[in-house]
Amino acid sequence: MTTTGPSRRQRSDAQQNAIAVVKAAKEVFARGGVDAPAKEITDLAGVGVGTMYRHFPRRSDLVAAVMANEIDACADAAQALATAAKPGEALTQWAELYFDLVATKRGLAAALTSDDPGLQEIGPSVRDRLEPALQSLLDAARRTGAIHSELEAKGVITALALLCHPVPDEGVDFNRRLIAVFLNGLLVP
Amino acid sequence: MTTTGPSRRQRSDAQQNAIAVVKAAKEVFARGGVDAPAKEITDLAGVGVGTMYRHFPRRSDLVAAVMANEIDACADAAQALATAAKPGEALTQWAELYFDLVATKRGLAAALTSDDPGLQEIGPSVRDRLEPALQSLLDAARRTGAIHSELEAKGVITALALLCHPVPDEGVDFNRRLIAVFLNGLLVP
DNA sequence: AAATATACGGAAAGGTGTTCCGGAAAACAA
DNA sequence: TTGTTTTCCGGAACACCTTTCCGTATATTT
Repeated sequence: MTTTGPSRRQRSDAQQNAIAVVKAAKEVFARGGVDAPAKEITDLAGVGVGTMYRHFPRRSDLVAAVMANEIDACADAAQALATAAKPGEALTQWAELYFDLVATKRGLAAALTSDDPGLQEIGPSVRDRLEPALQSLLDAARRTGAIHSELEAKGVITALALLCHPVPDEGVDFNRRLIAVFLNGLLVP
Repeated sequence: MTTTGPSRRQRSDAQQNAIAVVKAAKEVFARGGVDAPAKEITDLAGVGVGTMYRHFPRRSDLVAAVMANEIDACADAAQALATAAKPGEALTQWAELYFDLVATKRGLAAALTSDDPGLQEIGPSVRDRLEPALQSLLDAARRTGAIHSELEAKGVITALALLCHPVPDEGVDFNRRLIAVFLNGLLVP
């Protein structure tokens, strides 16, 4: 049996490479979706495929890394909105933020709702971060009677992610309208 | 240049094989989604892969063949509902039919909204069949003031298809609730 | 400078979708 | 029935990706 081996701090080139891969992935994902060939990412990052898989064994790890910053910002925004605006409006505004996060990046909506084994992790991990924030918005809205439905945060966040899927021959405004109808159904007029 | 060659009627074994492939695909799609390996379908059908690709060059051709009957039935049902029920209810009832068609078949919702080149055809082809029927329901509902939104048939049918996507760890009732909220937003209370 | 853990690159292995073609079989003609 | 023509079949071959693996290179530590 081995105890935790002689630990040494991570090599600096490894750190640089990880950053380069995330940056390249961000660009490639935006263009070609999260199913883009690995080689496209590694070529752009200037590393070998092995390097990518060492840092991000599953595709979901890479997707999560790409989104981490924006997810955090979105969660924080929810907290801010919870106290700043009227509950009903806060919800609408937050939905718009979430929409900007998901719908404007080709393939990201698909990643969030995929049942592909390599991506299954990411939906839940994103929700773990965002659900509590959204739930507090929902609770506040429900207390003031602004909410009609029984739906919990998971339902809302799932519906939004689904309605963000790119639709052939349509721009993001199409999705925006779908979401508007959904929110309309959620909030009491 | 060649004129249309000496035409002869299709061989009977070819017809049988095509039918066998569709039948097998129906079963495999229901289990494993529309991205199931081709070999799984051909093995079940008892034919070689070449046979399948000859009859159905793109995956979407096969999916369309599998669904053709049910799509027709769903479109006809819309026509019937248009005259039978109150416009608002007719819409809700038709949505339930569409839901049964799409949500209960794993992966079919994904096929309808995929941007995979091999599947792009099927969303439109289904919509071409279903949109006119739904549009007449929408128009009727709008005439009686039961409809709130500006959304056209394409928007409604797209939203329904999206909200039918299987959600990990949740059953179809989860999707049903999402759709209920959407319809609630579509119809004036 | 030497020693050692860490990380790299890309070749190899494994899998799946799609094409292709020699041979088999059905349809037709006589 | 027998021969000829056309269609169609099966699965090997090809192409493209993902993922693993390991000999080599390099950063870090002593």
